[in-house]
Amino acid sequence: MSNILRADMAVTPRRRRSVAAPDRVRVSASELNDVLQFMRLLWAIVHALDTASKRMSRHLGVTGPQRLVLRVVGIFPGLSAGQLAATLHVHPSTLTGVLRRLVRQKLLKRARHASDRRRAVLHLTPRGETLNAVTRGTVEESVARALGLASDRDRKATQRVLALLGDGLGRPMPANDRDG
Amino acid sequence: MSNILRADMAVTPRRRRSVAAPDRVRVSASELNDVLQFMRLLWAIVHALDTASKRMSRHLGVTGPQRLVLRVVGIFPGLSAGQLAATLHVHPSTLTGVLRRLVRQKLLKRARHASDRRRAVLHLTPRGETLNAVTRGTVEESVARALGLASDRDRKATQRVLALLGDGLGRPMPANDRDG
DNA sequence: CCCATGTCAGTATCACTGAAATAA
DNA sequence: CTTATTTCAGTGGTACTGACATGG
Repeated sequence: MSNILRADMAVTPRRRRSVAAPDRVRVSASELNDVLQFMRLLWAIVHALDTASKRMSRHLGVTGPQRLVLRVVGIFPGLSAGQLAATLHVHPSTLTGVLRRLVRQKLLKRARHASDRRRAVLHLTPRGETLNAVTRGTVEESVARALGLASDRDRKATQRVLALLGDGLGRPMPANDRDG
Repeated sequence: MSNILRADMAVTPRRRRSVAAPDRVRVSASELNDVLQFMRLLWAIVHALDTASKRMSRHLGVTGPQRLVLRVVGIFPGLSAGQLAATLHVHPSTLTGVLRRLVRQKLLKRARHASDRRRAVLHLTPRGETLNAVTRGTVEESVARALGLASDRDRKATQRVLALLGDGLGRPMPANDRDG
């Protein structure tokens, strides 16, 4: 009953809309177009990632975005806050909070750039390095496991589509009409 | 520097991990890099969806989750709050806030179930119906546009993989024996 | 003075946990 | 009384806008 809006009813030959029985949800979602089904899939991913992030936070002490920051800084030590914000496509002020939490946990170290003292230069602390090496209980682990169930071709196809989506969602209106 | 998280570490083929017992976790180092790239894609999607949601909120007055609720209720009028929460895989208390905002905007109407008065039965208001019919400026529109650029096969593959991901992320630890 | 970098203040949504109210 | 449905209170994280301090 929790499977409203499934993606597998595209083959339903007949629109059997038995719309919302009052007591029981056993409804065919043949009304839904592909896009809406895709939307639900996407929001499901969003929600699943958020949930996994919270879970990781309880186990490891860092959330998904925080972990991603650690990983990126681990790969590019000395990155500035602005560069990191641009990399993650978030507003600098958003990063401020994330960095503050990481610094408070002594996972990340913030320093002044040598020649440009406005800049905040980021490095992992030893604790950060250690945490960075952990894979158990991370969101990555769950993702890896799930991806392991898919074929390589499907994975690659997904990467293509997700890239398209990220790109397409990134820009406002396709400049067809006026924008408000 | 636009493509961070690239094949940087992917060139380390089979690095024995000195940490913990790798036998239990089937994630090797090279796999993890693949995964990490995927992670970034996923977070990019999350962020893009969030941004698109905010944008839609400014234009239409509803966020992505709110819009999804409207769509679902539009298709299944009379759905109860609990059913909706199960459908969207969110905690009922989460839905409370979303519904409150929709009701406040007079897009959604909450009523008591006829025979079971604990239940909140949901219907769209005329305003809600009207808004529901709008497609312009919605997240769906952007998604539809992006999906239009992909092949049908890629779309289907993506649906499969996303379903796997949502499922895999949904459950905690994959029943690996837990060691404290 | 002007521009760049980053933080701070304020606001909003979402999501959870745990407790409570109401009804079956 | 026990269970089910939903809301409420509290907490935390993310993300924005706009203002501001600091530095180039």
